[in-house]
Amino acid sequence: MALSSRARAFSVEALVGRPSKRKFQDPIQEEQPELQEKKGGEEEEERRSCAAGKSEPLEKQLKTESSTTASPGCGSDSGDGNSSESLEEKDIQMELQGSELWKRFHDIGTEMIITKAGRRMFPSVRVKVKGLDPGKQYYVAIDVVPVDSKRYRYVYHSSQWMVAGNTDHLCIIPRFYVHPDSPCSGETWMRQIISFDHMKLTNNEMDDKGHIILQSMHKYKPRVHVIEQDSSVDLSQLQSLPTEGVKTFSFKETEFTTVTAYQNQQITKLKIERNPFAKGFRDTGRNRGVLDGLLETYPWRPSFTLDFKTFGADTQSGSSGSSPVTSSGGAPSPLNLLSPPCFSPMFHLPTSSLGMPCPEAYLHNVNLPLCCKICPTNFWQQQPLVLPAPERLASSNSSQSLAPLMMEVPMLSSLGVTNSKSGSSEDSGDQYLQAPDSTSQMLYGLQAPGNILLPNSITQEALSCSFHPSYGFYRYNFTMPSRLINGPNHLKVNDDSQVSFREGKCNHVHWYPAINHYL
Amino acid sequence: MALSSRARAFSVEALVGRPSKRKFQDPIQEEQPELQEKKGGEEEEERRSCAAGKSEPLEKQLKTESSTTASPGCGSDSGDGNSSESLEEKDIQMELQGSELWKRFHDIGTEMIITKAGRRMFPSVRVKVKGLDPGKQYYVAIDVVPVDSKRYRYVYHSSQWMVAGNTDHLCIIPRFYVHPDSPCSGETWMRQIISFDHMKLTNNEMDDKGHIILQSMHKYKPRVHVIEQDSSVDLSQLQSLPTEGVKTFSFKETEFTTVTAYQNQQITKLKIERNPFAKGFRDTGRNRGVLDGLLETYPWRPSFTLDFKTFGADTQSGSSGSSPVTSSGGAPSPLNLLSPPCFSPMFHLPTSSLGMPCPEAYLHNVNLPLCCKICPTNFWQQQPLVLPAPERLASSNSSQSLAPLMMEVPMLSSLGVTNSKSGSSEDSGDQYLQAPDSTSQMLYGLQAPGNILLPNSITQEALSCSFHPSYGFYRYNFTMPSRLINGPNHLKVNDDSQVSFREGKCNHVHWYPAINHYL
DNA sequence: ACCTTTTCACCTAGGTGTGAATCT
DNA sequence: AGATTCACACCTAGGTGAAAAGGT
Repeated sequence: MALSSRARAFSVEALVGRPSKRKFQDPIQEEQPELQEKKGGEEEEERRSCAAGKSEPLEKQLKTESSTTASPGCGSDSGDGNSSESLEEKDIQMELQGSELWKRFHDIGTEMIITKAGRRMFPSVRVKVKGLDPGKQYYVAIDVVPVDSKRYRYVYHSSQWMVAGNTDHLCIIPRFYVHPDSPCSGETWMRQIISFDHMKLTNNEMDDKGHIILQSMHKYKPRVHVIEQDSSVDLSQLQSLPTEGVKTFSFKETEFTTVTAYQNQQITKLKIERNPFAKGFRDTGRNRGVLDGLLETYPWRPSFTLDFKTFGADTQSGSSGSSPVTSSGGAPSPLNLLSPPCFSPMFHLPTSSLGMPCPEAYLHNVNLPLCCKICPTNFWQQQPLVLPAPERLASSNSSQSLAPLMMEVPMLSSLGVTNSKSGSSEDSGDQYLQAPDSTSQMLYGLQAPGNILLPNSITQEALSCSFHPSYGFYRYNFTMPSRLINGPNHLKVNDDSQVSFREGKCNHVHWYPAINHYL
Repeated sequence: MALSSRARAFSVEALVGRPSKRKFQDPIQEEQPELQEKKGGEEEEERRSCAAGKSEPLEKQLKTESSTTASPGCGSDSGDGNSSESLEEKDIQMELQGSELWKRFHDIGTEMIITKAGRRMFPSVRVKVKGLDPGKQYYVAIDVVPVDSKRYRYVYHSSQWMVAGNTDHLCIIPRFYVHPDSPCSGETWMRQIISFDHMKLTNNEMDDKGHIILQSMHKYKPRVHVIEQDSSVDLSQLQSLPTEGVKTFSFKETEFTTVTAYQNQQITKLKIERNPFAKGFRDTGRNRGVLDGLLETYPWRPSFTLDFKTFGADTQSGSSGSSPVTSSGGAPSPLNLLSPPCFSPMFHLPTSSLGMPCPEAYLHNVNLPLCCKICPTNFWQQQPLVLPAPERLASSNSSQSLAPLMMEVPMLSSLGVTNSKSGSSEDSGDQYLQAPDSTSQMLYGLQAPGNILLPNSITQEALSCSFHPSYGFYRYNFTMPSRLINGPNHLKVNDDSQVSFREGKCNHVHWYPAINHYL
């Protein structure tokens, strides 16, 4: 394997001489290595029940606990009149898949390359979720939030990441990547591994492809959100517009540092070893270099013959069969995140309303403040950070570029900021945007409609960010047909019974309202 | 190029000696060659205004014509209270893209390979649509319907397709392929080429991947449907549940014969010449065979140097820049389709409710007859043709297989068949399922809700098909990010203004109802 | 005979890290 | 000097028709 010259020049001795942070006695114990040693308190929070909502407002909490009708596996009884149950929530649990691989990276110090064109994550975030209402509709989305406000640099001779100063986080619209299966029933979500393979990270602040925009040399952490979409359950009572909830999960081992080129060659080596797309750089016997044996001798890898299976085979695709649930249980919002200035949310919706200078229909949907409803077009056009250029929108061609369903709509922060109906961004919104600077898992419920995924604590500094950018919800549609539908079907009819079956008729459809790609 | 031995053995002389059905004077005239010569009456219908709805019920027709607020380009004014406009319709027009290429194939006699695993179409169906309400939400879907009830065989010595008897159409659930961008605003639909590249055809009656199931050696024709989804426009009035419409378009030149191996080597050659994935079989100078010059001398190809540009470059991706709109105007339902027994519709929805033995919520949505609402679980379980096996469903793993959003729900024919609330499939539904055997573009409107995409005329014989299978609506999610979102955004904030931005908060979301993947 | 299935070489399309070049 | 970009070789993943094999 050929490591980068830089890495080779600076990191060899450190690599060899660096004492291992941890050692595994056997694969069993390895399953939650960092939980055993590192940052006990914080890890403890992550390890215990990952049910979200335990710090939610009492009202919601009670509803969550009182829900008994929607246990996984009984998905056939969500019928009439259960819109009154739409507020119910259960203890949603999330388990990280491939956590062993994640932990291997984490122990080294995970690095994720970000490029202008967008780079996938490896490993990618894959989770399993439990405790959803099988009959309820949910969105599942992911975002990537800063772990702190520090800029880092990698010190080669010590193979360590050092703080290189405070960061000046860009006033970029943080974006969400909405899982392409969204919205989907709880039953379906729970039945499958929810994978974010196709999400891409970029350092291009001008990115127009919906990738997650990050800054290089910073530490980030992915968060997975499970968002209810109640009204779809009983569409005959849509006028009730029930308040719904969001559960957020994150996993310590998925923390990573963004880079434009790998700094730690151990990371490079592990990526090459595990990422199928980097197979071309693997040692095939012919081009083994002097450093090739380093990873094998590194202590986080047990000396088993079946190591790879333990870690999910060659790829990360294994659903961590050897991993107990506790090893990667997600903790709702356990992160300590400093709020970078202007890290405020923006809401991207599917293409549906893209190109509409003011999709007022959606403004309605999110219950925008009056100022927005009155002058919706201006509202958008005044937000260069949010509004895509019409030309660019026009160039969106799904047939050529496989454009996804995306669109954007002001949500959260825009709503909060302008919620006073004054249109001013300075004199309002604090009640939603400003939260106590605490590490508790408390979730503050917003009784007022129209507030979505209000992220963490955001101060006046954040609010002063012009245009109060909101979270960018992107919806990628990469999924392919699943194995469903259509059991055995060999019935044939004698063609003597021919019937007229002419085209040319167009029938009216009665479309019942449901939930759109509003995430 | 190496043609199949069979084709070589049987078709050479026919290929060379066959008189061209048509000759082009120049590329300009070539743009609608078959419209000039072939089947004048039927083609004429296709060429004239492809506005759908002109034969619709008066009520709907009037509404269509009275709509003036939603002209393409003004997409920002669909706001409050426009649910009353949701019934409005305009003259929707559809234009086939790449029609020149389609016509080249059509002149030869288009063949489409179908395989067990599923095969893409080449050319694929790509359309442009006009006349939509920019602010309205639409689904766009495609299905493939039989042209007749005949089985064909290819006679090599005459290079012709001959009727080989009447067909015994399988009692297979006809399926729809819903464009992955669905639902989407009319403005967005109109701005882009709507492509169905990823749709696949299969001859596997047991297909569980959502592909379009066809029978080999039969003639089919794709149809593109534009389906309104009104209630999304004004979600504050969802209780109104307005009736909505479907516009169906088809293009004569997209007719094709299904094969498991190409019969006519001219087709083979043209496919190789134009399909990028078959580039490996193109003549690179080294392996030119004796037949390689045949296509070049064939008359549908003008002897221009820029021929390929005329036909949309090497691939079919060109949006027929040289093609006038009239050349491929879609005619709503101009086909003469005999109804194969059991060719009745089934409705597949996104994965959302898959695995729910009875997604009663959706039964509600489609306003199923009482018998279904009362015993929904049995309703599904009694339909082996429709209900996917739970095991298969469970194996659906979007992270591994990139499973799409799919689910199924009884719609159209199921509704029609059981619409008498008696549960009997014999004594009802004719008013919806039986249509005059005519080639007119008449669209019959269904005042009763819950009838979607009622296909063509279906007689009692069709209704007698057990389980009254319904159309299979599949939703593939292949799309990628389009170029949108996020204008210049370089605002930075002094990091002195650090604020707490901790994770651990979970905010409540007020989800307003919208439209789901109900197609 | 005729049709279908399977395997294969050869493509497209795009995800890897490399290493040189470039930027700041 | 550190960070970023770019062209590149080398992969994965999957869409082609050819040709042989299999089925009826």
